[in-house]
Amino acid sequence: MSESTGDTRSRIQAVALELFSEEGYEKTSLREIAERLGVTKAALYYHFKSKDEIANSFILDRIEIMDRLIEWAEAQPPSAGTRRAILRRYADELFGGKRQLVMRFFEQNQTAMKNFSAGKEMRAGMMRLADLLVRPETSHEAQVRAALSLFSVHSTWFAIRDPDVTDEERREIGVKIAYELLDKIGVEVPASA
Amino acid sequence: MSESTGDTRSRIQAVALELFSEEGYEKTSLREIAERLGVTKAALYYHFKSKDEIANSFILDRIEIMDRLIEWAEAQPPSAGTRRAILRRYADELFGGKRQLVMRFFEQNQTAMKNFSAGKEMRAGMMRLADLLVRPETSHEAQVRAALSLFSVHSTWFAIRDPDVTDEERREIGVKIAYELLDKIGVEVPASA
DNA sequence: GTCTATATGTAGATAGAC
DNA sequence: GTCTATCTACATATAGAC
Repeated sequence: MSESTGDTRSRIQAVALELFSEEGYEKTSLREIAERLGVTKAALYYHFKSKDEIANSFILDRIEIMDRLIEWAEAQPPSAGTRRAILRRYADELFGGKRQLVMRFFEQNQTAMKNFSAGKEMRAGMMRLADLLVRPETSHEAQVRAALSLFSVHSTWFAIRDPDVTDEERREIGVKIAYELLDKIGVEVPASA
Repeated sequence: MSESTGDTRSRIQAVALELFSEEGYEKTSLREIAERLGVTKAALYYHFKSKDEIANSFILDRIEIMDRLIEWAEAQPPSAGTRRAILRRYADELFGGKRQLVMRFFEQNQTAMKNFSAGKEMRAGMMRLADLLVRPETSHEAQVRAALSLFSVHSTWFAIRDPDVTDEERREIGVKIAYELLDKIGVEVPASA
């Protein structure tokens, strides 16, 4: 890191992330990114060797966090308490700060993710996490509840349209509802109404 | 409908829907669609005047169903029973039969939808439906629960990985969990744990 | 580290023969 | 209704000057 390049590189990432999220990865061109930054396309290629690499660069960071979380989760006993703890860490560590923008990008570009190495890894991580939230249960219902609990955290940034609600408030609401879903896993549910 | 063209048109729609869902709308080219059908690109242009129009053509059908549902929902009294009834119709009428593939396409191509007239209409419809599931409540929590209840129906096709589970079974599981979420709207929820 | 210029490919779309 | 041939535009990516 002896280059004074860190700034431009970061600015490219920031602009790319924003455009990729807004209008989709495929539809966003390098010309667009370069123009918004006030540089030429060629400049982008000095910092990243391809368009894919730009996307990968900010996903890799999230994968590292997620892998640590998975590793930790695997070492915990499968219990209601562990489920809550996993989800809490998921919400705090993957959605904390401005990094949540990466999760939104991931969420909104699911099909594009299939073509990235990093994207595939991320998808696999999400599935693994869902599995860890289900065990020791195995029912299909539990699988859906686990997936929905993760999505609960994601959903708050579009389901709550009021722009005055802060990211922290959203996270708390998402976690609360996720807990409700998780707490029904591994418990006999009485047939209702 | 005097042309014997209905068949080719339908085949184009079917193949396009499949490819759009698998690899994304932007990434799928007309060349790909034509090749898989064993025709040339020019043939596609006889049946549709643009790529957009192909996507619009199968979304329009879902919009009609959704608009009828919204219209009906607006005429009902806002109650727990109405919420369940709306969701049940959502699951049955929009996801019934092979038409659920269109909903999956919609789901997986959210960013692309922003550029379609039909896509925007569909998104607006989903939001309107979420609003109808919330009233007369207004809390942010209720908004998230409503959005999640709709997504519960969607989620069953990827959260349940066992391929032997039928579409009908998935729908029932999705609806069951959606009901649980909806039943907490408009009810005092005690602070738990 | 960023530029100009350009290579190369492929996309969506159209004209007009059959 | 489907074809061949082609247009136009823009994409990713590279070479080499500054």
